Amino acid sequence: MKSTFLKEMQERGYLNQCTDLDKLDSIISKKSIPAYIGFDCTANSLHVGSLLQIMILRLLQKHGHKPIVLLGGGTTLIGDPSGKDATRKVLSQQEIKKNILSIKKLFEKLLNFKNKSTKPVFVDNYSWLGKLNYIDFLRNIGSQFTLNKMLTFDSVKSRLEREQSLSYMEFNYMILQAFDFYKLYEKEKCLLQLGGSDQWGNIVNGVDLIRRILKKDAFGLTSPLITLSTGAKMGKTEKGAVWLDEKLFSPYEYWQFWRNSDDRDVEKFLKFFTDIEIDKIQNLTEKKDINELKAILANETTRILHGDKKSLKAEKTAHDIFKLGKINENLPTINISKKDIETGINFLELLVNANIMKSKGEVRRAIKNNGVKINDKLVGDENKILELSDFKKENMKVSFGKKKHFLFKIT
RNA sequence: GGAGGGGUACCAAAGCGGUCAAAUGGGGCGGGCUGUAAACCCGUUGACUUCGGUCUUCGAAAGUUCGAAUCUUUCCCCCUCCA
Repeated sequence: MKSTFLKEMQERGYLNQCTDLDKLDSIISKKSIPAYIGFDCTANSLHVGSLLQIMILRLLQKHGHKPIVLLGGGTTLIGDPSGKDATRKVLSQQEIKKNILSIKKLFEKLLNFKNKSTKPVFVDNYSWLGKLNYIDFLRNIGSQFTLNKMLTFDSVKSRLEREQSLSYMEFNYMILQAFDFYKLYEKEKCLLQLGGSDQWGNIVNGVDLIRRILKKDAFGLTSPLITLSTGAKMGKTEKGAVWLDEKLFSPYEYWQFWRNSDDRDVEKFLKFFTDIEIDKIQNLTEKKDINELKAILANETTRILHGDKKSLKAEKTAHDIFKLGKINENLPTINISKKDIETGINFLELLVNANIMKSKGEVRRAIKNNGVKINDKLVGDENKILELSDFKKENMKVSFGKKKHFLFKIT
């Protein structure tokens, strides 16, 4: 492979399928191109499931290509049926607009805006999809698609086979995505669409549409679906999704998420989710202990998303807690007033009110199972009333299990 | 359109008048072992509780009964086979 971009894509394991790898290689090894990835705007943040796509955008930049970030304000109104067996709840336009704004902020942290030639372009497909004229669209674009072929796509086929309803609205999703690619080819000279392997069908349709209408070559490239060695889906924890937005998932939690990776996934994750050069990763995996590697993984991933400062802070917090057993100010903190303690606070209620646990029953159970500690001392009494002596100076560390720690502070 | 099967907790799946807050498995959570890993072992897994109990839950509603997840009626939704 001649193109440095594709070469690194391959080395890092980002390459799954390409519509015409050789031809793409010969084009992009000679010149810089714009390439796009589309993102759903169904939530106000992206989660680690989208991180691989973002890493690919970063890689594009690294090798001098221009990323186009398509935030699907139009297509999110319809809902992609790929990989889903039921229709999603339909979001209002207003919600989607809000989501786009906050997702855009994430990209501002993750992509490089300094270099003019590779500065990312943001587009919202609502700007063209919202204006479509139905009759014109059917004549110009709809005529290029045959039902015979559309029915063979997995996203459609699997729904029909399982006799699960697929609305006409959703059925049109792939045409809209194909149209997006066509539009971006025209507007931005975008030759390449990237995406996860579940997007293959949608991407191929775009490539075909461009070939038919414009008689031009465009390319599609997909990345593999990430599976954990345990077989579970990437990015789910006990608390739900691993969000990229720090309001939903703090830098410390994010750091911990990576630090707790399965041994067998660490090398793969270093290649997927850090900027460390491939040969350096090989070097590291040979020389370093697995736990050091996990710390490197956590540091790098957190640095990429939240920056140096917050990453270092998260690392220090983890070190203080796990290595020194110390209280660290960076822990999730809950304030209490001195007066309330003097009046008498029930410990169960405190944990429930602070949203640390869902119900008093849950706390009781945890206490019975030796899972709750105050300043590293087991709590034995489930009806404990908090006392000033539970605090060291004005701090009290409450631990739930070995990994979840909270700081209560007297104000 | 005809015939049959089914909807049970986070998921899968038993129960088929009282002993059912509901077997079992998976998942989750906690403990042990360890390395903040995996595997393994143990405990736990509706809410509230003065720990005596109380309340809500087995697709929805109504009914039979001292008593219903279990029986009856109506409705909604899924699946399989035939046309």
